[in-house]
Amino acid sequence: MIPPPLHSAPIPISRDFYLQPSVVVARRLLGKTLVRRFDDGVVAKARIVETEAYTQDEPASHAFRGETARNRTMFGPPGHAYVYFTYGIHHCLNAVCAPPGRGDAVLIRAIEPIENAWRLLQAYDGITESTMEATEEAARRDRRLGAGPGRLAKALGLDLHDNGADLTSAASYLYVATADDVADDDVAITTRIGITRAVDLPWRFYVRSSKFVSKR
DNA sequence: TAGACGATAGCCT
DNA sequence: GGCTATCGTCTAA
Repeated sequence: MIPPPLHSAPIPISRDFYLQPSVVVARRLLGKTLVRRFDDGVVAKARIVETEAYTQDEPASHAFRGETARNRTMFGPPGHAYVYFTYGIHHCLNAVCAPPGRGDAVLIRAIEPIENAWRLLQAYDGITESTMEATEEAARRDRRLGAGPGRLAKALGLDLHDNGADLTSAASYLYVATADDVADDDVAITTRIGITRAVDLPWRFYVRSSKFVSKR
């Protein structure tokens, strides 16, 4: 019997996970760890605390009108990042679900920093020079780094260049790793936010106990 | 090729 | 609570 290492590396979630219906993936992504390795080699980790499911069958989804140049990633293989640009300002991160040919995805709406939050703060503020970890504790409490889809994309330093990134490989600069599941009694289910169509579907999930949820 | 608008967030009242 | 910046994408012409 080999004891587990004290500081085990994050284990990526397999591509099969993303073959489940996006509503299931949205619920099960809560609590999982988002791992981001920046160009300077710093690896930041954050806990996923809010998600929304989208499918090609309902009009709120980008995929509803079929495949286009913009949403092509949604129709590709599961377990990849679909990053899009909206309102002329914000980028949003999704995890692609379902087999190629189907346009289903999960929007990641909020994360809470776990490790190297100071580096997320640097990315958010667009600071390039090195800053020490002295700001770690403050950064870990900064809701700008994760409370909202536009904010988390900015903190992770993501833009359209990151569309298509593989979320299932430890070699990737952005991936989702295993972590403890969130108990059902700590999960809230509501309708989705910021959409004008299919507004009644209860496809938003968030961790009740998290302070980083974008909206109660 | 013009025009409308969006899976938002920050600032203002 | 309201207003709006700002631009990629889609649609219709």
